[in-house]
Amino acid sequence: MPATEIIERTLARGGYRLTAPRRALLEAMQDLDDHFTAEDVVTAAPEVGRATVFRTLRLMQDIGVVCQVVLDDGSVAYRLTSGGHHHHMVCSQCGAVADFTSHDIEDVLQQLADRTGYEIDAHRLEMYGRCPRCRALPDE
Amino acid sequence: MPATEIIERTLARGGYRLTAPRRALLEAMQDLDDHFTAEDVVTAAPEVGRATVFRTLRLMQDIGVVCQVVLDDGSVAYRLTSGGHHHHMVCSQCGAVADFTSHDIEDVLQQLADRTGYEIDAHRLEMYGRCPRCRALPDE
DNA sequence: ATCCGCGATGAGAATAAGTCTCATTTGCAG
DNA sequence: CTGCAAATGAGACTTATTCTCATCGCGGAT
Repeated sequence: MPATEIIERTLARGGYRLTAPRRALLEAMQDLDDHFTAEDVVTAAPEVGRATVFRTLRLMQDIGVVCQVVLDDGSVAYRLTSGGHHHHMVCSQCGAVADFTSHDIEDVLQQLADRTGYEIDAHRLEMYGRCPRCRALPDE
Repeated sequence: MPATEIIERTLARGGYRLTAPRRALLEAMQDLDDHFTAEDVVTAAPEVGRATVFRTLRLMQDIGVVCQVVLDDGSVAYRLTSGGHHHHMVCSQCGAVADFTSHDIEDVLQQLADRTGYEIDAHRLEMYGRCPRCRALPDE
């Protein structure tokens, strides 16, 4: 599944132009780590202007192609996302980010909303810890 | 319960000095909104140096007197906190932040950890929506 | 295929946000 | 009281992000 193609289609469907810089940035992001900062993208795509990187990052968030990951120190990174609502597991050892979803969590949050009288329309959940791979590694 | 006093005691217990700037910053934070940015504190306590504000903000996070709130646009604000682990409800209309805890959530997350093989040692959950107060208000 | 309008872009300046240095001050243990 | 390591402040510095505006080029209309 050529992710780029899917994304390009999403762009087009949103009524956004499919420009060379946007294509270049998409490609750059796919070559980057599983999460990256705005600066990483600026560096990885030197032919694209600084302002355009920030503009494009925001645009891609709006159309749901890129999402934010809040790291455990409170800094925010970006990440290509295949789509819908999800949460993140961030490995505190190797730094890898994994997506996950859970009906149970959504259910509990819904109950919480009902109970407290809030009308929740979005939420954000990040978990920090060691991934199975790192746990299996010989201790430091 | 004079929060300031409690906090000062916490500071002392941690082996940190109770200096005039720290006292001033605590007071400033209490006068601020229910959440505030570093810059807000800098402005609210002009007699305290910029660097000290950032240093103190970090210190207070370390000793658990201040916590971070991730707003829905991904920016991070700070907030005085009475203590332990909790999550946030952020009203998208009035901006107010409320703390909450839920055993159910912790349970579900623990199950998730067990199931996925992750060793979770921290997490962060923020919910965004309208608070009961704002919902009761006449529609715009 | 060609044209044209407006959305998109780039360069670089401007602003915002956070960190660092280091000489000086000051809690507070003894 | 005294000594000293922790804490501070001023302000330069670095890093992050936004803004401006002249120019460009995508893609719908023809």
